[in-house]
Amino acid sequence: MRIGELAARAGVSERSLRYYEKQGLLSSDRTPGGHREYLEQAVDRVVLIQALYAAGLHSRKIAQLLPCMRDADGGPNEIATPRLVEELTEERERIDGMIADLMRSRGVLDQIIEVAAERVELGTP
Amino acid sequence: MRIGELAARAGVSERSLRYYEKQGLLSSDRTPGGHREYLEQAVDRVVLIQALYAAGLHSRKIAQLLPCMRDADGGPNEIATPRLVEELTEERERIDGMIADLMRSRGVLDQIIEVAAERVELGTP
DNA sequence: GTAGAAGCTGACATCAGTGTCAGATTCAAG
DNA sequence: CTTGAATCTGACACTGATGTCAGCTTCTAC
Repeated sequence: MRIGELAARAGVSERSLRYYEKQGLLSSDRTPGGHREYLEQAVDRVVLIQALYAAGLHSRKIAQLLPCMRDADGGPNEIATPRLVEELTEERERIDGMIADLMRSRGVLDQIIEVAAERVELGTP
Repeated sequence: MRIGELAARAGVSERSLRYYEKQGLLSSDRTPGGHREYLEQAVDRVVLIQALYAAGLHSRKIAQLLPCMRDADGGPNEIATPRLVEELTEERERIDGMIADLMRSRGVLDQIIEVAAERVELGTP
């Protein structure tokens, strides 16, 4: 598929896809004319990249870990170095902290919404 | 307490505290000379602000919701308007999405770390 | 009162991913 | 061949919280 379709299916801008490629996160074949051509699996890859970005990982680290992933049909292309494992472990702890923060923030919103809902039920003057 | 102590206790820079104040998220008394003086409860407030920032809320929305929080010793100062409730509900959904993304990313890291750990146990050549 | 630490304001820089625009090229369908 | 949609590259802007620096003032303790 081409970049427009991939962008639509992955819910990302074309701009971002070109950026990912420049960062070495995403590869593409090219038509004779130079247009990018993507495999079906690119959709999942892009969604994953987005999730990793959302988790606060930077391009460089994502580029390092992607080849270490266990593919759907087999093992990883590369095995993470001890150094990378150390870094990823730190990231994992950071992510745990983020999740805790998010749960707390979620609780705050819940409480506010709940209080307002009670008011509505009472028919606030 | 003064800004230096609050910054240290809340784990934030003084720069950020002044920024929060300018955004209307944090208030302070002033000494006759103009130095900021904070109440004990400011520490919790700053930690909360950080959590809300981490959840992707922007200053304006945080400023709107803070007065609607149920205080430790009583109800909220203000009740959220229907409009705000609607916005907060959207934020909550967004946060749920973030948590899902984070869990997924966490799983990816787990898997990579685990594969590498297996290798180490086997004594990779 | 004096020295040094701490605080004040204001301005400019940074980060990294993304938006956007311009101008040129390619693709696909008539 | 032609035409319009899609894609290409490259450059610049933005966002928004935070870092950092300069120059000045205030506080605290001797």
